[in-house]
Amino acid sequence: MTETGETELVRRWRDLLASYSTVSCALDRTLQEAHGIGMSEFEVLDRLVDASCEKSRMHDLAGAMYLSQSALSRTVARLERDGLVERSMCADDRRAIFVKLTAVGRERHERARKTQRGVLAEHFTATPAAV
Amino acid sequence: MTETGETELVRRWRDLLASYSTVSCALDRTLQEAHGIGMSEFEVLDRLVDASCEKSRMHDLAGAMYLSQSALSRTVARLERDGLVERSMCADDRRAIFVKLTAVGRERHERARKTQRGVLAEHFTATPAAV
DNA sequence: AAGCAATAAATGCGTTTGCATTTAATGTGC
DNA sequence: GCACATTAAATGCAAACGCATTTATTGCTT
Repeated sequence: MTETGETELVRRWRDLLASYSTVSCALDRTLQEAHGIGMSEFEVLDRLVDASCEKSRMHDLAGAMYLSQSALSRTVARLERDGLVERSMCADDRRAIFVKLTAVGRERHERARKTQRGVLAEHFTATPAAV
Repeated sequence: MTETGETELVRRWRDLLASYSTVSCALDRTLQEAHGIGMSEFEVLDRLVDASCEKSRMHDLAGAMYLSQSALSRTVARLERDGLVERSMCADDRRAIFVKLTAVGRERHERARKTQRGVLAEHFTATPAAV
């Protein structure tokens, strides 16, 4: 039960806000420029690769991401439009939708991952004291 | 020079993403419900109170916040529409705009601050181990 | 089996955001 | 003093988001 002072709380919140803003902005920018995808789209691809089968139900994806159900739906729609994933029916439960990486999507992720890791390294290791 | 592993980098990023999403979502929700203002609007009011004079130039506000110049401009416009701040000319530099809290704005901030601190306390002290 | 609640995903809609541009005022070089 | 770059703020516009609703399917109760 550490008595956390009010100024300490605010300091933590502002640090969090600062870190998030800086990193997410850099990620979005860099991924967009280098690979034509946004941060949310990359996160979806990353989750699909994490799931070894690389074929996940929308609902499971939604649980692993910090996006509303509708936002995820549209993000996947954009990925499909760009040919990076495919949506398919699920025989077991016909309400559900499977999302699967395409070859192009896997390749795009492979390259984008390097970019992302680079940005993360820059922001998390560079200057521990700065910001 | 701590050699930061790739998985460690990703862990940190996901922690950051999780924390930010959780806290900002809770803040936005709670502030909106209880006081009819969003997180960005509260942050502006908070900055104005921080600046003891409570009268800041847009440009200075922008520097202290993680919002684009245009987003700040519109956020202040909403605050003005709701009667929480006033915009006024700056005699020294007629390009600049001063933003000042109104009595209503100060009062609204006073109450909203309690709400905000409560949410922060909940998320930063509650369970240090849980996410 | 029928009716009704619950669940999965998609969609309409309004809000907020960032980028690029515009408008207005200031500063600078000649 | 006059053109031209620079700076401050506002605005047009499109993208992305969340909420609420819709559509389709499944599960549950009787």
